[in-house]
Amino acid sequence: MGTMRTPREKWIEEGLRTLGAAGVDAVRVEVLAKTLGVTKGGFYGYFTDRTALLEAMLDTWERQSIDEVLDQVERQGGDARTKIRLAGRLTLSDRLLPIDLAVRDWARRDETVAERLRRVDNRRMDLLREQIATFCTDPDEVEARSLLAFCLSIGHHFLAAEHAGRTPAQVRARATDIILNDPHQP
Amino acid sequence: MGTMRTPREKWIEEGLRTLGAAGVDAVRVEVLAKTLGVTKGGFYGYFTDRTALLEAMLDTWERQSIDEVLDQVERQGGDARTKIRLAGRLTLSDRLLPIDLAVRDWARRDETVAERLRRVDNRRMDLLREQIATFCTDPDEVEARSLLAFCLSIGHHFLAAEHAGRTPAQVRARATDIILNDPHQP
DNA sequence: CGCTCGTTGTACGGTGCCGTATAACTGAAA
DNA sequence: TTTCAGTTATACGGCACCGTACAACGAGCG
Repeated sequence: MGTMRTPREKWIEEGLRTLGAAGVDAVRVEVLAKTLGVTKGGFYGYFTDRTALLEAMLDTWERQSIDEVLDQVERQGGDARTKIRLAGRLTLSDRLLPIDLAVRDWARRDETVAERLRRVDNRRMDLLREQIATFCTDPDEVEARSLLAFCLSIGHHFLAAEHAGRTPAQVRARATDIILNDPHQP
Repeated sequence: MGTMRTPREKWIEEGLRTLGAAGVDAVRVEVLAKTLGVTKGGFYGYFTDRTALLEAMLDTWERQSIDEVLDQVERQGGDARTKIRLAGRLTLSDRLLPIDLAVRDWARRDETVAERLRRVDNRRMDLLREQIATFCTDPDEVEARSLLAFCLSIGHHFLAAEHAGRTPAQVRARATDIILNDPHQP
């Protein structure tokens, strides 16, 4: 029996890499083949067509995005604010962040991708809500602060502006303080 | 002398439309020609190649993004919080918003685009800083709140999650209140 | 009315990618 | 070793798009 020389997962992995680096439209099977050092010969044994690869890529991305983050947050423990800060950093691991941003752009043009993204974002928001609720009782305020935390962790990657003598990390830290500290209680 | 039947601006306009709708990679001169109801015959009279069109698109986008927003904010007046809320809504006019998001994605892969985006974002952050400084004295806090305002206005378009019985607008309004109210003063 | 010059249509060669077909290879089982 | 099944290379036809060359057209001037 023949051996799997460049298995299905390799194609998905490389597909996700170039998705993150250059967007969906850059995920081309002949290009992937070249960077994998083979021809597209074997590709169509695993996938019926390019679309099937994209689906498979989204499958593994969705699983990884949810599991990796929740697992690590669970494992480390700590108080609510620590968990939130960690989750913010995790969603955005060097490997997953570019893919995350690319998927967000992709979702604007493809409803099925948008639905997957919705699932992932709902999980992340659940985590934020749960933790923020431990020190903030007003449900509306919990929701608003969760939204801010989320937008900050996503949005700061899109802001290209400078901060006059401060590092982005400094400003972000201060912004995080505003979200997590002194919630206005009735 | 022949008349300009589909002038340079038409190509740029249509280019920006499809940029917003489908991303840079979808801006193809033959496709643009078809949606304009002509062939690409005339295109190469205005632009040396596709890249020149992309440059021109960025030129007009950059100008419009800065001018349109600042003009309208200037013209309406009102207090600081009103101006900030308006600016947030403007950056995001139905026409400009999709283009803005597409440019943000594009900028991740092209440093010259990133530089243009930096100029635009700096202008917007200047506006936010200036207004927030009218009711918040600590410069670090002004910077942090400006960042939050910016991230909220950009980020909420990327959040796909739902808000359990609340509308996105409600949650966003509450989040805006947190950013703009009760700044912690020394 | 015909000329003229800028605009547009048409035609072309080149390239990159798709998906199919089929032959060549390779490791494991018989 | 031979066989066999799965994997990969090669070759193909097709399509979409690029950029070029040139012919066709048509508004305004002489």
